[in-house]
Amino acid sequence: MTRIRIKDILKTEPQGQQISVKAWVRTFRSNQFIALNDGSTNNNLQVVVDFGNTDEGVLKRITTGAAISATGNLVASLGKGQSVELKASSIEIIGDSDAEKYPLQPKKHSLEFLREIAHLRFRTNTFGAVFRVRNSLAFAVHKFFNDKGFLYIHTPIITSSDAEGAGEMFRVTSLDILNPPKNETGQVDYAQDFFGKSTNLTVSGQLEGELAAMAFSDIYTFGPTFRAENSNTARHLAEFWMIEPEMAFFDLKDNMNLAEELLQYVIRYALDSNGEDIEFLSQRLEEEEKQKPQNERSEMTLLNKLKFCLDNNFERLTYTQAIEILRECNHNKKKKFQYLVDKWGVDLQSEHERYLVEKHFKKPVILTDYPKEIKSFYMRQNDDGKTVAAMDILFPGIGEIVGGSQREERLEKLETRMKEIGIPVEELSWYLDTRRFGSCPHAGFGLGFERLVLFVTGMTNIRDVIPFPRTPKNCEF
RNA sequence: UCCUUCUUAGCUCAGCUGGUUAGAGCACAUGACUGUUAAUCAUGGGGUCCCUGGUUCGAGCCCAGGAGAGGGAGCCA
Repeated sequence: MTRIRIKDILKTEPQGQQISVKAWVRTFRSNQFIALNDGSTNNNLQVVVDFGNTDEGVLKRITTGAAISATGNLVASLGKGQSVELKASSIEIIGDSDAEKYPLQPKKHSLEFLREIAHLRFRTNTFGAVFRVRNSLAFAVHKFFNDKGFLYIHTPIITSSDAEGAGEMFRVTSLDILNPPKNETGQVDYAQDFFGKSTNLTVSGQLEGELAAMAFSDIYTFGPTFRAENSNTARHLAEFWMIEPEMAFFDLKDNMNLAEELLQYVIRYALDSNGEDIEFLSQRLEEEEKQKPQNERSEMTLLNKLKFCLDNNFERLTYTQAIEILRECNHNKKKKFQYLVDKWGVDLQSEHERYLVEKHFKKPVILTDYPKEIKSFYMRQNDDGKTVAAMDILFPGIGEIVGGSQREERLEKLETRMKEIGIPVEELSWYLDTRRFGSCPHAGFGLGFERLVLFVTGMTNIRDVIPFPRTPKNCEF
């Protein structure tokens, strides 16, 4: 008999039809009721043991975590917790699970503990919900861009460019690190390395993405990126997934519009297709918040927060306006910021971003037109000579979720800026070719996928929204 | 990398001013249970008190060094 997924079984009208299910045991109560889960939904299927047809030996092997197969009739449940249940005529143990050794117990576990057994945490309610939502969001990203006619471009994972400037890189080499070949000056001779030169893992696909946009007009990348920064926070990973669209003939405003539309689209998609999972996560969060003192609790539930994002436009303002607001706010005047906001040109600290998003506007904020000194070389210089056409989208509880800009398309301005900051122009000659041949205004942004998943699931540590997190001093599994 | 808190049973934690045999709840095992909802009841087993060194008659507790984790900051997505 064909296996039916539990998600589909639970939607079926129970008429005593015979069905077969294969899944894992979550709990076994009263020596009679098995809560079965196959990962297709957060809800379990209740299987009722028929004592006449089940021998004692099999009953003993129905333990938490065991894989079993059950066949029987689907009927309306006599109990209160569920609408349907499977009256099992036969139960078969597919894979035993020694309850004494199985780390997942039918009880609440801390997220920190589950992180240590990341290979098993998929089997919990919380992580089941998180990774189903993650899947929906990933699919929604592709659907959004595909529906708009964007081309999905695969940019390289290994790169020879070390001029992207987005952070420390992981070196890729096949040389013997204990005894590397040296050149005349005593340096490691990368000419003898696999690629004949020094290579690294990519920190961003943007520059390659721009090349493609200069032919296909609208493209996006969605792939892993790597940063060897020694960042120990709940918002950083050494290996994370990034979405980087790049659009020819777009200016900064078009760029912002697209980013906002994308974010709202994927949040709506997740709510529509994984409403139950998000509902579960929302309730989980509410329970957790009850442990906190009143003033630390969030004003909105996760569900309301997500709906609020869909119903309200993101607040847009320039860096200069933000500095004004911060300088004039009572918080600053009462010297409650650790870093006081005094003059134009300083980089915003995360306490300032949080104030703007969580206290002042109470909604997502798009900040634009930053001072050129604190932004990257490729951002388009504004006419004021001081700022660049950059935009950051700040989300409550997350901080920067999107960073983007209109790109500098004028060859001379770009080259001058690169020389000012000390970026080797010759090494990026291939990049500058886009400005030499048929250059045009274009724009793009990077969206940190895990930060998006954080926001939509309401989780607070980024290590809990990627299956196997890579962080400093941690590369398990 | 900096600041800060923590590390005791499988998990979550308690452990007084340094003092005898280190505790609880849950989990697990055994038994009971034919309508349970993280079932319930009874009984039972379970410890490298993170590691190394020191102080002391005596260290889970004090001191030094190290490792790991949480929270905050910087860097960023």
